[in-house]
Amino acid sequence: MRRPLDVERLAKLATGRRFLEPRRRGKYLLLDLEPAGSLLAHLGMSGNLQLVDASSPLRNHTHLRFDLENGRQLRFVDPRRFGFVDWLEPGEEVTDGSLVALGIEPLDPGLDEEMPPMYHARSAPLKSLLLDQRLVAGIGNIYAVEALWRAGIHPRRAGNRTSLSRLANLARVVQVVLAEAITQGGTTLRDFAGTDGEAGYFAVKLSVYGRQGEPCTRCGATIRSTVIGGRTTAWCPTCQR
DNA sequence: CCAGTATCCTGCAGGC
DNA sequence: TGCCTGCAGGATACTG
Repeated sequence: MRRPLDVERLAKLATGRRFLEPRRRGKYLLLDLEPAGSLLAHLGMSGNLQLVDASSPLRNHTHLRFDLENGRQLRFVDPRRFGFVDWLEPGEEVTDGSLVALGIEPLDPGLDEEMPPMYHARSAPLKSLLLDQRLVAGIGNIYAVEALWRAGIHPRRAGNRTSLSRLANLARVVQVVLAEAITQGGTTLRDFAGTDGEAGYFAVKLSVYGRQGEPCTRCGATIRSTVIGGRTTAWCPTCQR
C-alpha cells in the first residue's frame, strides 16, 4: 500500500479495543479506537472497507482483516494499492503530514466565503484547483467535473480569470453536488462495492462525467472530453464558458 | 512558489 | 480465445 504498515504492531495495538464512531477529514477516514489511538485510512481509487461475516469469502487483494467480537470482520480491500491504512497515536492527528496539509471542508458553511479569494489567487484551471486537496479537501474527479457543469464554467478557466461572484456560485454548487451525492448514497462505478462487499450499484445519475459523445441534458450539445492536470474532464462546449 | 507531468498498481474493456 | 493497449475514483515526487 501507499504507506507501509507494521501489521504485527497494529495487531498488538488494536487487540481488545473497541471501535468508536468513525470520522472523516477530506478523503481520509479516521477509525478511533477506545480508549485512544486511531486507524487512518484512505481508499485511493480502488479501496473498499467491508464489514462482513468472518466466513464470507475473501476477495482478492484483501490487505487487512480485523476479527470483531460479534463474529464479523472489518476488511480493507484495495487492488491498486493506492490507498492505505496507518496507525495514529493519540495526538498524531495534528502532525500527520497528509492531514495537516488539507484545506477547508467542502461542506463547511464558510466555503462560499473562503473559496472565492483562494481560487482567485491562482492561475491554474479551476478543474485542477477543485482537485487540489490543500485548498478544499474532499472533492474528487467526478464531483469536480459535475460541479463545473452545474455552475456553467469551463473547466480550463483559470482561477484568477474567474469573477469572485462566479467563484461564490461555484462554491455553492460544490456543496449542492456533494450533498445530493451523499443523500443518494454516493457514486458507484465498475468495481465499487458497499460495506457489505456486494457489487456496486449505480446510485447517482451523472450529468457530464463519463458522458462524452452524449447530448448535454441542459442544451443538447455533444459532451466533450479532454485531459486537464492529468485527469479526464468531461464538459459541455456550449453551456460551460 | 506555482503549474504541470510521471508514477505507483491491478483490472477491465475494446481492438485485432 | 488470447494478446495487447489504454484507461480508471488519487496523491505525491519531481521538473521546469
